[in-house]
Amino acid sequence: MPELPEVETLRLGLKKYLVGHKIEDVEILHPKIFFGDKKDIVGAAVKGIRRVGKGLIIDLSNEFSLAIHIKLTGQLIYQDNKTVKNPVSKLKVGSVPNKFTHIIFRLNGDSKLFYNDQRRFGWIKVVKTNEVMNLPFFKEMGPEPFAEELGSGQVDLTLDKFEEIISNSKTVIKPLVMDQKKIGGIGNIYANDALFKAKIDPRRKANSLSEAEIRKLYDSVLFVLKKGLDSGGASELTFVNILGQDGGYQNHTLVYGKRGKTCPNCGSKIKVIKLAGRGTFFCEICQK
DNA sequence: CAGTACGCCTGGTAGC
DNA sequence: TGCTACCAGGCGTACT
Repeated sequence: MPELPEVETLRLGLKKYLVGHKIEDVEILHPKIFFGDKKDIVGAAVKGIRRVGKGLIIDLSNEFSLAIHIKLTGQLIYQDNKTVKNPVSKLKVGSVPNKFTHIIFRLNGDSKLFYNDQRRFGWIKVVKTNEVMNLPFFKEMGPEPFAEELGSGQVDLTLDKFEEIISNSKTVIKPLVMDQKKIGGIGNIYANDALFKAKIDPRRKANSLSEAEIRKLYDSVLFVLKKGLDSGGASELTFVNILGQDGGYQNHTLVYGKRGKTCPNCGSKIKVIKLAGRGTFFCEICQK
């Protein structure tokens, strides 16, 4: 699932390829994805790209911004005269536009930005720049790993903050780590892998973790997210970068998605359960 | 307030 | 083979 590393990969790509381009037109092929009036953004140029948790904000040269969430299967793909031959590696669709293309931003110089989304859970909203952070999803975002390092402008998830969040919660640890209002950016893949690396049973109550376990979990969260960032994200589903290319983390997962496989640590069979409605992968021998 | 169930959606797959 | 039934899952909403 697109999480912090995947969305950050998109942010870097958009920053490199999209900033400076002028939006000449917007083709809305699926109106349920696009909220707002396209007239507010046509004619404006792309000024900057921000990421808030798993969300993106494209700031324009006028008073508007685009708020974007790609949810499970969204793709943002940029093409111009130089990149146009890059195929999209996922969904066997080969190129864009395709049957999953719902929004096309036509940019100056014959460049385009495509929004594809197989399951159409994602959204793109036109919002005034000075009001974009009032969207509940952004406003309620918890502190984020690497916020300071990446210069995201969000509150940084320090070890102290992490300890406070974990030790003050009676919730089950895995859903807590994935709660965007508590901690921003972590989804199912990285939550599973971080808990495995920290050797903590995902079913534990958060406030039952010792100080040492909390520290270990903190380090593990940063470790797996960093691995994800360095891999250009995880493309286990439909995620591709701005040029339509796969990331690499799906080849490095520790336990996530390893149904029927064995624990990389002890060799026993990975257990799959549901926790708060989400698929949960762990090793009952290694994670206590 | 915290926790849970459901809806959104469709490609993939298990089961017949 | 071809059909049906069910599942995955981030997040908003409704409900307990």
